[in-house]
Amino acid sequence: MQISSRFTLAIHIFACIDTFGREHKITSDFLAGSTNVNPVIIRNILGQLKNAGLINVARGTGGSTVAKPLGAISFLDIYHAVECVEDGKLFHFHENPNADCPVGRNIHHILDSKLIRIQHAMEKELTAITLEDLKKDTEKYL
Amino acid sequence: MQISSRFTLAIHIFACIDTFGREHKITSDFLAGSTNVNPVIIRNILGQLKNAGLINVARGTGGSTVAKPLGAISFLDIYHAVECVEDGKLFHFHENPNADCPVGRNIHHILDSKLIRIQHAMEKELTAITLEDLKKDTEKYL
DNA sequence: TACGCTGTAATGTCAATGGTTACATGCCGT
DNA sequence: ACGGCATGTAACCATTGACATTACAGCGTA
Repeated sequence: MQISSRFTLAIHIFACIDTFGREHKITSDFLAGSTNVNPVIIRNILGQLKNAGLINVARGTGGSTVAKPLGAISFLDIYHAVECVEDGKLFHFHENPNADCPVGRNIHHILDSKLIRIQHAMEKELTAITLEDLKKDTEKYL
Repeated sequence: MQISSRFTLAIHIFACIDTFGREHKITSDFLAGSTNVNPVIIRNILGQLKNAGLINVARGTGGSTVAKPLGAISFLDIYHAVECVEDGKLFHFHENPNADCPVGRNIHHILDSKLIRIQHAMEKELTAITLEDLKKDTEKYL
């Protein structure tokens, strides 16, 4: 399975806020236009980003703004805000390995630390990239 | 979304082959017993591992064996064998960003290299762990 | 108060996972 | 060469998550 497009959508949203936020009001319809995704999907993602404290969304008047300095928001923050996996675990384990089998009884002891190592490697790289980096590259291509 | 349990199942399978292969014949039913997963699911995974050249499966007589030295099989090999994602991409991108929008038109230029960087970090760690490591830790817990 | 936008519920479609039954095919021992 | 055991698949089902879509209540400002 792949990581859901909500993650790339969220980043797209930040790129839009940063690029157009000064001229346009960033509404869910505006973002739906840029991403070519349904406005309700956008609103749900905006809600997740808001709950994570990454953006402010104005009720009534409308429009979204970034809640922190760009350098203080990493891709991992966005990933966690948007990817709702139980326990934040990247790997899905088969549920009931047989406790009567020596391997089944110990498979978690054997594997868990290795899986966490892999997940950490990915999260470390997610942490290393911030919206500040995104902004620089966005300006480069515009 | 999480990475499917086929990955942890595949590793469980290798642990069983390695641990019991000398005494028992490793059939799909045997593995179904240890993993507590349906035999047909196991057979499908065995088929994927076989197609990747990682194991041999004996038709008729039954039983599975490892096809290479343990040190020559990495977690990444298993991951690729078992996780059938198009292009092997970890991140799912929203399909049709609006080409009329400066951000929508360039979002791939901006993001793709970053996403690949993250994926590579994970794959590097997957490569670093081999079945030889698995064997050592399995013996430690048995 | 009217308008524009957000928040959210309800519903639908689609794809992937995992389970289950069934059966043809292939190998071996007797 | 036949019977038995195991694999390889097909077919079908239930469940889940993603994403789309419609609808509408709630909020804030002009």
